[in-house]
Amino acid sequence: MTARLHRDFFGRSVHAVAPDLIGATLLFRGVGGIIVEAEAYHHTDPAAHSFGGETKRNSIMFGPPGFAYVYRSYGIHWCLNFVCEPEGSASAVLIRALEPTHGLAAMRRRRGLADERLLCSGPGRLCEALAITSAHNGLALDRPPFRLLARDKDVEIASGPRIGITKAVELPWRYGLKGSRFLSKPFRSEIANSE
DNA sequence: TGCCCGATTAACT
DNA sequence: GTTAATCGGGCAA
Repeated sequence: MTARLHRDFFGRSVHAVAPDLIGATLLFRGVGGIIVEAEAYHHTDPAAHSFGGETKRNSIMFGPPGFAYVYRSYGIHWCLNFVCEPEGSASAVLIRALEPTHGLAAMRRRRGLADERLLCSGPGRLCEALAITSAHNGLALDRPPFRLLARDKDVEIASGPRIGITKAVELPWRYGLKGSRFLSKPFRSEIANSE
């Protein structure tokens, strides 16, 4: 039996939570899969939305851990984060990619795509596949429509620089399932291994 | 108020 | 490799 993830899990450092989420299962209304990629954003980090203080958009980040922070990216996509650390830390983990396991037909329909590998391989893509929008900003992660299950076996985790940011680009706060074909991009170590 | 930019993606050349 | 799509935050005026 797989353990559900509760508030205690998220109340820890983003650098503990992000790697521990790799291999966990994320479902939204029964649709989703295994988390294979996540990034840590700490409030002291210039790349974090909370770095400049609380605003209407990021206010969920300043609340208690274990809730969803959803924001619009580039005016087009939605991105899903899990609020972490003790309340007020304003730190979160961005969910960047899933290996689809549940509700493949629904995901294909929403994405207009047949290629399983591209259904959830990116923060905007997985929100489209799971139909997550700003309407779900602030929802608790340990209650429906969310369902989060801890991984039940050991996994090999890769880490490296985060993607798509212009500040603090050198920090290796991206974590992923080593060798997964569902990553939004391979990790550097994997590129080296494949050559 | 106006302007620039971004934790992105897909469709181009 | 480049670029358009598209919107809210942040900052200058």
